[in-house]
Amino acid sequence: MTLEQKWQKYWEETGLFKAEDLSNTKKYYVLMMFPYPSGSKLHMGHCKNYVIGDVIARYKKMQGFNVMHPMGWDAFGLPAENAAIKFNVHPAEWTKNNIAVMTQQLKNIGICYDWSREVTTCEPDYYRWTQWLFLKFLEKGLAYKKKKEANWCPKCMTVTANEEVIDGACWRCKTPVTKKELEQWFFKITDYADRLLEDLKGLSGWPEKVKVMQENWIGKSFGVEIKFKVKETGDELPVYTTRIDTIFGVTYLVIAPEHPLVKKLVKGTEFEAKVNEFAGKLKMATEMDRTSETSKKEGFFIGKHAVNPVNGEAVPIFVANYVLLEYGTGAVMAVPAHDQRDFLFAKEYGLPVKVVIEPKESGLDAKEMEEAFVAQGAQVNSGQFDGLPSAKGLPAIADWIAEKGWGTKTVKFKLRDWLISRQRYWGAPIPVIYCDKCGIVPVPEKDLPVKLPHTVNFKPTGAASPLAAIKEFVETTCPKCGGEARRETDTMNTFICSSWYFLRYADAKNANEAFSKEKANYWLPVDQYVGGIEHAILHLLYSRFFTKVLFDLGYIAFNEPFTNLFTQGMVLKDGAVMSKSKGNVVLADPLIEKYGADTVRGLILFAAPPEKELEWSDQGIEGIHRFLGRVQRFIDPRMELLKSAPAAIDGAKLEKEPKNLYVALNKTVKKVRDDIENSFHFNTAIAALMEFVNYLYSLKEPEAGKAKQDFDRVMGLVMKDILLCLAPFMPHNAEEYWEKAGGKESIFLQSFPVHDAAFIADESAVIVLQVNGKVKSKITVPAGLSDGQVKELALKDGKVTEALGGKMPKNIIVVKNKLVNIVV
RNA sequence: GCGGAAGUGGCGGAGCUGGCAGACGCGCUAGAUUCAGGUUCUAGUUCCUUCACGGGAGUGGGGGUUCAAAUCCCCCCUUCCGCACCA
Repeated sequence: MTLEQKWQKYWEETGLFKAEDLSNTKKYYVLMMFPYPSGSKLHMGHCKNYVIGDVIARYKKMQGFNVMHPMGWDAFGLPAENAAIKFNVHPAEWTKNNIAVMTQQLKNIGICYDWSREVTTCEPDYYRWTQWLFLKFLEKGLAYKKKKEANWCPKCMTVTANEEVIDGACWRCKTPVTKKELEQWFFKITDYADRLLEDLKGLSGWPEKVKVMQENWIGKSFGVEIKFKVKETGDELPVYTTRIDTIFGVTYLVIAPEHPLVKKLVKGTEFEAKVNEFAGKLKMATEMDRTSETSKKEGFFIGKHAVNPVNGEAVPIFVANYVLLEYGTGAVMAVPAHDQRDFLFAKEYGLPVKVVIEPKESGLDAKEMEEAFVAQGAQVNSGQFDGLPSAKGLPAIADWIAEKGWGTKTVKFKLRDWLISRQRYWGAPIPVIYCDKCGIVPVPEKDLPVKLPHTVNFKPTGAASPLAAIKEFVETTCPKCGGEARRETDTMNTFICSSWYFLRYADAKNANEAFSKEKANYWLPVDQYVGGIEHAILHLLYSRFFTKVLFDLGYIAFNEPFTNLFTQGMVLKDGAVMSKSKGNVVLADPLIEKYGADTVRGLILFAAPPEKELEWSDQGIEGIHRFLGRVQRFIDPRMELLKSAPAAIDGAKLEKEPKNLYVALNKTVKKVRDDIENSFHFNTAIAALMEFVNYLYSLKEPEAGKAKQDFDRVMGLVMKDILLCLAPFMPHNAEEYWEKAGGKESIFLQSFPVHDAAFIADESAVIVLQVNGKVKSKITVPAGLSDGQVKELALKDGKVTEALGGKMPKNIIVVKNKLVNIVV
């Protein structure tokens, strides 16, 4: 058994890292985003994530916190199904094997999880509660079913949520998504749009970047919804605008081709066929083609006009590809003079441009414009509002329109409801039943979980979930009337499973409820969450949404799940994120075998600050390995000193050399603590320890007398503190030395060292002497000398007088304990 | 286009509220140890120049503030990330 296995076994057997529920000790909940058990062997990208969390957990443990550091598996999802189809194993089997492999790997690198809280989202004892949560959402009107054109990934053969579409492609498989109209379940996340946005302000422990991304995604805008009337038919046609100050500049209207009113307006006219063809074409186009700014604006007149309520003007109505049905009212007022998109469209189709805002300094000639004027300016051609600055015109016109009853001030969000149905097998079944008599009937709570049948035929068919083909699953009785009924056959989006797992850890084995309120309120919110930036919107937004809903329902007493968020930089290899599919992974096992887990951990931590992307190279690994060797070779011959290390030392009573050593120790301890606490900059913390060890090697020990005695005592403390400082980073070696030195219990039950604040300053200071800002000399003086004294010494310095060459100083600047600059 | 972050030796990276640029590590050079390789140890290692002492330049580029700028201000360049027809 290796040294590492010995301690890994020890940690497991003694339950050292088991978190204690409802303890009086102050809790600290540190959490990594749980992984998908893909079965790939642990590579450096994974390692980095888990090691960061492990260092934090161990450090907090040594500070006496009741630390919870759990691990689990985001185990539902497509890759299991795809792999299963490919290798002809059941997804459950495949997933289970992968979990076993990954668990062992995490243990190999020495991560200190409380495995008793392990959760696996594909197990019935977990997804039972995922289904229960769905029912709660349904009860509260936060889950609803609707027929809608949804994003469809042709490769995954399922619909996806807006959040899962990145650059018009499926976030998982990168296939461009298309549209498909289906009956789908949605969660009403839009009800929480305002709170999700507002509460971002309180998340001071989150990176600004993530907050900005969520803010953009939620996309709140203030504007006016104003009703135009179709001249020929009298139909109302509301449009939404954030630039009501440009209302007098409207020269045409644009409607999304799929807009229901369009059908009515063109029915039986020469335009009907053309509109249908156009709408059909757009439906086939990918999201990317449709929404890219660079794609050409296309559209045409549909033979009807709209009347602008503010001036009674009738303007032509167009359909065009650049207007989206889903946003606002699906129709816009076009102001080519002041909106670039409208401008391009107007130029393309020869539509009039009417200026209603002019720049302050100069006029604006519609005929000469080459682009829209979108900045603020002064109102012109705007009736009674002429002459107002547009910043004042906007609210004034909005009020006027509201007063007249032509429209209302409105707030809109880009955020849409969360589409949660998936037409795939490997997910939590949506717990509802369809009855011809009673309609949609929720599965009663007592009947949960709705178990996923163990089929072997889970190939997607495209139209419906594989579950639809399983008669025994589909056919059931209505819980209300007892008549024949059918089960819902779609499964839930896996992001639902991961939107509450952090709560389950607080009470992972609870068979009666999702979690006890008491335990959840004890452990949460998570004190430190660590994960990749790729979830800035998806998982992190959904989890915040769930937390707010559960807060509203009274199940928890907090409404944000993660107090502090740390987004670690990814590990790259050859410029790309390390991943199995790209074939650029560097596996942990061979490196662990060759150098040991502590060295691999050390390298990951030392190579770069953790938030930074790390281009992998194992160049530096020798350095860490050597460092561990140097520590060992320093401690081994001095083991007796370590064994008799004092608990504390009175610095005031020390002789000179031991005192210097004591000061150096305190400085190092302070640096290590500061680096860990302020910024998780483990790289500089380790560097400080290396520097200190180098310094120890360079020391000349006093030969005899009190100085020698003092020195030995300080050295004992030095070695003890080095081990304690090293423990979170290189836990196996730290434990081993600790034991050798007579430690009766784990080093992680010791307190992390605290520096003696009275002895962090050197007794002497090296003063840099500059002449005209150039370094000329250095002198060592007792610390705390007055400016005058230092000045005097500086002027006496040989190299300084030489540089001065007899010239009189014009000005002398003294920076205490640091520098003197003589200006001539 | 908008928003954000960044740009420092051959490499990864340090530089706190302006105060010795290059901590720490890799790599490299020389020497010691060793039969040898490895290990370990010692010294050196930003660039140019000089036998050397020394001198000069230097933190993406250009300006500025200051006794003093990687750090503050202005302009520009590059890279990465996010948003992007949202009316």
